[in-house]
Amino acid sequence: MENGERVLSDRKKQILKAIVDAHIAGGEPIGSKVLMQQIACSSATIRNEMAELEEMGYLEQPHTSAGRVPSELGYRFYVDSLVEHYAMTAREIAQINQVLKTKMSELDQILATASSLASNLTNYTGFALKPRAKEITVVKYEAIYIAPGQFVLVMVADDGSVKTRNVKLDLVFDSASVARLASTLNQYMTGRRASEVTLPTMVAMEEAMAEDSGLIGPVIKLIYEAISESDRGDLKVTGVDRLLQYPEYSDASQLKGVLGALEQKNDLMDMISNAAADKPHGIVIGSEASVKEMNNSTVVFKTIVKDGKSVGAIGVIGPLRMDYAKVLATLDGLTGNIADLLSDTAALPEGGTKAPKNDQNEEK
Amino acid sequence: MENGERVLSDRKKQILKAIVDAHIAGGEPIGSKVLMQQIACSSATIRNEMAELEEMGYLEQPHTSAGRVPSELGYRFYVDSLVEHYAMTAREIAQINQVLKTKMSELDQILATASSLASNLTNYTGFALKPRAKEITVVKYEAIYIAPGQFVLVMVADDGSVKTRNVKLDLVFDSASVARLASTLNQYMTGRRASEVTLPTMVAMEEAMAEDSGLIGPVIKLIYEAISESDRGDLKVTGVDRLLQYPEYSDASQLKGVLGALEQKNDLMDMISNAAADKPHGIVIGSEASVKEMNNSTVVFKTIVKDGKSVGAIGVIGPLRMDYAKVLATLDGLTGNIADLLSDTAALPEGGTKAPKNDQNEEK
DNA sequence: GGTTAGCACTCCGATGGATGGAGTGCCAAA
DNA sequence: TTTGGCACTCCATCCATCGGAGTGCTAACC
Repeated sequence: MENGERVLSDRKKQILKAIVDAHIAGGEPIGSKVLMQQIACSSATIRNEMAELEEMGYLEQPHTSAGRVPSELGYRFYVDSLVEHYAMTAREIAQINQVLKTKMSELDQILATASSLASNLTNYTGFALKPRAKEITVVKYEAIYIAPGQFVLVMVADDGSVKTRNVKLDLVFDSASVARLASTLNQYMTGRRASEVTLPTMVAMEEAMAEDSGLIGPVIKLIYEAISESDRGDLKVTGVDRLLQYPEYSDASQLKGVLGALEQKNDLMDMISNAAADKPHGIVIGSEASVKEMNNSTVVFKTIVKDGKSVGAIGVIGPLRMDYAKVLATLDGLTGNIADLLSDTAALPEGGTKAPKNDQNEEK
Repeated sequence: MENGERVLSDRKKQILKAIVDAHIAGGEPIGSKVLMQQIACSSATIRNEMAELEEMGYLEQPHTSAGRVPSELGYRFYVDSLVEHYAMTAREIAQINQVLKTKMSELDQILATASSLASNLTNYTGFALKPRAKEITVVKYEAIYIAPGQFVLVMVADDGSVKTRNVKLDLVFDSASVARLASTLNQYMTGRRASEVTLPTMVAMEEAMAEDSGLIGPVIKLIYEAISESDRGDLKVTGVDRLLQYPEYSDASQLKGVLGALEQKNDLMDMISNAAADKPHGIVIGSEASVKEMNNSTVVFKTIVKDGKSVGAIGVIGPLRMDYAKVLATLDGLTGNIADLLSDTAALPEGGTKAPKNDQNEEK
C-alpha cells in the first residue's frame, strides 16, 4: 500500500465501516467472507486490507483464526468520519413528543423522563445529569406567616430558582413580626453572598427587628444553610437492566465495575463535565474514559443548553459496539425537544389570555 | 416421629437454625457432617432429622447427594422464630450517627442517605421509599413579585409542605396586582380541593381582580397542575452492584429480572405499601412477593414513622439467604436515628434563642 | 425406641482428550 | 493488484472418565 499512514483509501474506509456496522449489529467478530456481499472484491483481497487495517490499529483479532473486531481507534474513526446519519422513525419521534410534551414543569422531572426515554429508544442504559450549581444569590425574601411561632421562609435566587424553609421557633411572634422580618431581610440580605454578611449587618438587622430581634439569629443560620447546601448536582440512571442483554456485560466483574461507577456518581459527573466543554456531543470510548471501570464501555451524551448555559445533559452508556448513529440521533431529538420545552414559547390553548410560561422551578 | 406436624422438636429447630446460619454464611448446600460440630449427635441422626425436615417442607435438596438448603418455608420459620438478635458493632453505630447526624434538613436527602447506609452496612442493595402522597390541600397562597409580568407563586399545604411555581405572563401587572392576586387566592381558594373550585368561584375571583382578571385563568390552571401533580412517590435504590457478589445473581436472567423490577418502581412500591400495614418489619421472602421477578430474592424493610404517620421506608434487597439478623438490626438502627432526626428535638447551640426546628420541607 | 456405624449408591463438577468448523496467512497464478 | 487455493491455527463443543461429597438404608447398639 502506498497510502500515507494517516489517510485511509476509500476501500479501507468502506471495509472498516462495514466491519463496525456488522459488529455493532451482531456482536461477533467479522470474517472476510461475510464482507464479500458488501465489498466488490474477493475475500482474499478483503483479508489483505483487513491485515493492513489491523496493522494500523483500527482492527483487532481476538485470536488467530477469528474474525476482526474494531479497536477503540476503529470506533473513534468510525464516529468521527464514517457514521451515517440515522433518521428517527415516525414512531420514535412520536414517542418523544408524546411523553415529553405532556406539560412538565420541573427540570428534575424533565431530566428523569428524558433519561428514561433515552434508554427506551436506544436500548442502552440512559442517564440524565444536572450540573452542580455554584452558590446562589438570593434576590428576594418572603416570609409567610402560618401560625404563632411558625412561618415559611421563601428565597428567590438570581437564577430564578426558589428555595423554601419551614421554620418553627419557640419564640412568640405574630404575622406583623413575620412581615417585618421579610422586609428586613430584603433590605439587608438581598444580593449578598454568605461571606458578605458581616457582624454589623447582623446587628443592624437585629435593631430593625426591635422586640423581635431574636428571630434574626436562627433565620440567618437557616438561610446560610439553604444557600450553601446549594445544588449538589444529580445523576439519574435509567435502564441498567438493559446492559445485561449485551454479552459484553455477562462477565460479572465487568458489570460490577460499571454499576459501581454509576453508583459512585461523582466520577461520571466529572467525566462529563470535563468532556462537555466544546463539542456538540460527548463521545467517550473505552479507555478514553478517566474512570477505569468504564474502560470497556462507551458513554455518549449531549448537553442541554438554555439561554447559553448548560442546564444538564442526557446520554447513554453501553458497550463499545454501540449503535452510534441511532444514539446520536436520539440524543439530538431529545435535547432539541427539551430545549423547546424549556424555552418560553409554549402556547396555552386558552381564550383571550396569553400563555403562562412557567419556567423550570427547581427546588432543593 | 410422634411430633405433631406443626411443632418442631428442639433438636429440629437447632438443626434448621444451624443449616440456615451456615447457608447464609457460605451459600453452599449444607451436609450432615459439618453440622456434627454444632449438634451433639452423629451424622446419621442428623441425616434422619434432615430427611424429616425436608418432608415437612423446611429444607430442600438441589439434587440427591447434595447437602440441604433451606426452603422458603425454612427461611420464613427462621425469621419468625429462630433468628437471633444481632448487636451492631460500635463502628456500625458510629457510622450511622456520623453520616446521618450531619444536619440534614430535607426528607429526600435523609432517605437517600439512609438507603446508601443500609446498603453499605449490610452489603446488600439498599432502597428508600417515599410514599405516594394523596392530593394536598393548600392552606395558604403567597405571590412574590419579581419583575413586570413575572412572579413566584407559593403554595403552603396542610401537611406543611411547600410548592412553588415560577410564573411568567405576557400580561402587564405590577406588584400591587400580584398582592391582590395573593389575597384573592387566599380568600377563595384556600382549603378547597381541585374539584371544589366551581365556575361561580372563578367568576367571583375574576371580579375581585378587576382589571387584572386575566391573571386568574392561567394561575388557576397552574395551581390545579401543582396540586394534582402531587407527589408521585419516589424510590431510591443504592448499591445494585452489591448483588453481583452473590452467586444467586450470577445468572443474567435472574439479575435482569430484579434490576428490571427495581426500575419499574411501581411494583416494588405497591408491594411495600401493601405489606407495610401492621408489622414492625416487612419481610418478603421469595415467592411471597407479588412481583415474580423478585421470587428469588428477599426484601426486608421498615417504615419510618413520624407523628404516627408513615413518611417513608428503608430496606434492603438480596438473596434468600440474607443475613436477616444483621439486616433487621441495621434497619432498626437506621429508622430509629431518622425518627430522631425528624422529631423536633434538635437543640441549637446558640446564645439565648431557642432552637429553630426546621421540619421536613418536601417539595416536588 | 432412638442412635450410630457402615456401606452401597447417586450425582455433580472438573478434567482431558477428540472433533469440526470458521477464519486466517501466504503463495502462485491471472 | 487481485484472486483462487491450501495448509494451518485456534476455539467451541461434545463426550467419557473419574473422584468426591453426601445421601439413604440397614443392621447393630444402647
